[in-house]
Amino acid sequence: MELNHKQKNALDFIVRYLREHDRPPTLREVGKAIGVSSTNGVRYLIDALISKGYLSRSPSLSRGISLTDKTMRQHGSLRMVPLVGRVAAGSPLLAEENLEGQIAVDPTLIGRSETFALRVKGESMRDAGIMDGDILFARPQSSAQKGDIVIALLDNEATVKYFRPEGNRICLQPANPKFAPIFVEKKSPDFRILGKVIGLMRKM
Amino acid sequence: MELNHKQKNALDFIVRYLREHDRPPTLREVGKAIGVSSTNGVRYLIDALISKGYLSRSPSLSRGISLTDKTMRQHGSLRMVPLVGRVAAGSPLLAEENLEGQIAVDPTLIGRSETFALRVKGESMRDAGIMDGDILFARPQSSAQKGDIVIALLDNEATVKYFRPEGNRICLQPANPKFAPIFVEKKSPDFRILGKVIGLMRKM
DNA sequence: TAATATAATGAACATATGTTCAAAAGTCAA
DNA sequence: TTGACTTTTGAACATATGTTCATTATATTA
Repeated sequence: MELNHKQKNALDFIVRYLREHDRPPTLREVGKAIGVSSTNGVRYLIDALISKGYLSRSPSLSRGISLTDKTMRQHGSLRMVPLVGRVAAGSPLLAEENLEGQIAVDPTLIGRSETFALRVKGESMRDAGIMDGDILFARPQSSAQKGDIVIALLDNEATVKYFRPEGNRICLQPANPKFAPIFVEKKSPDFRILGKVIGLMRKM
Repeated sequence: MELNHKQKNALDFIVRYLREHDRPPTLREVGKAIGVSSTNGVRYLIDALISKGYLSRSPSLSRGISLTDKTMRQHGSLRMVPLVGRVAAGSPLLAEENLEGQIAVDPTLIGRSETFALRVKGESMRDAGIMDGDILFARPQSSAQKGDIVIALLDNEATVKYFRPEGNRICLQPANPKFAPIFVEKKSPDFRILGKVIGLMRKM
């Protein structure tokens, strides 16, 4: 009942393909992945996996392979009970400007406070581990402490920077030597702090 | 941008079919389910759903329909992901002794695929925007593609690195010039790939 | 009403994909 | 080595499935 190397390989590929595509592979795709040139070779292999209880098949159906309970258990189907509850509605201000949808987040990430999310554009905070395309979570507030990473509205553009007050002006400092700091008057009407960054999420 | 009754019907069916079969339906199956007799009628309908951002398609591919993030968000709920702590030697990755807790995650971030989470230790992937203390989400798999960021078990220690196979050894490459790459024999018993990194979360 | 856009049909087509078969190649025990 | 068994190949085949097109029906609007 043991699987040999090639069978294990094939099963691995099928499981992985399913996860990545939400769709089973074809015989030819399996063959290509594990180095078997004829569809019949693959068929043979898969028949073995079926008879050993790792797979099942709907005959004549395209992409008809499916995983058995046994396989799902071994590869640990961890789909758990969904947690019901709403998390962190965006602030109305940003909801209007930048509405991309709602994102659910674990409360351990952002606590109980009101929160909004923003997608990062550009590389200016790279050295703080904030990359282009990342999603930031921020707590809305109109002031900040020295050293906070803030989301600021500057000339109708949201920007993410370190917050460094200096006398009666403010230095918005990037975390990337290729970018220059921005200085604004504290009382400038074109400048406003929207919130303080408290978390980050990235899809890779 | 609203969906009419028939479109909503079709979308519902596709989501349901996917959930029940782990495989997208064919055009003919959709047509039969919603009462459209020609495949082209279904195609028309699905094109509408695609242009409205609910579905996507891999052209010419059998069962090539897939759900967009938007649709997953609407139809999916929060998912719980196990947080893996220290991985004990020999024990399966997701054995209870290895688990530190559960994290709720938006399906947008990790899709429907099986996922585990791991807390990052150290600075070795700094230049990839992966910082000390970050939580990584990974898809469990025992092999990987060149260039993937993987979580690997090396001498009973979980480590995060770029995966670069070179002949019969593997280079585990940090994203930080201060760290040296690690080389391991492909068949080394002390080495094992645990999964591929697909997302990241940071609390600040 | 006419005109225009939207939906759906039916049939033909192209190709993606599973199935089958005979033969070759490899494996393993007697 | 022989012989039985397993595994793979290659090619032909059948069918499942996406694509295209001309046409008709249905709604919407000027």
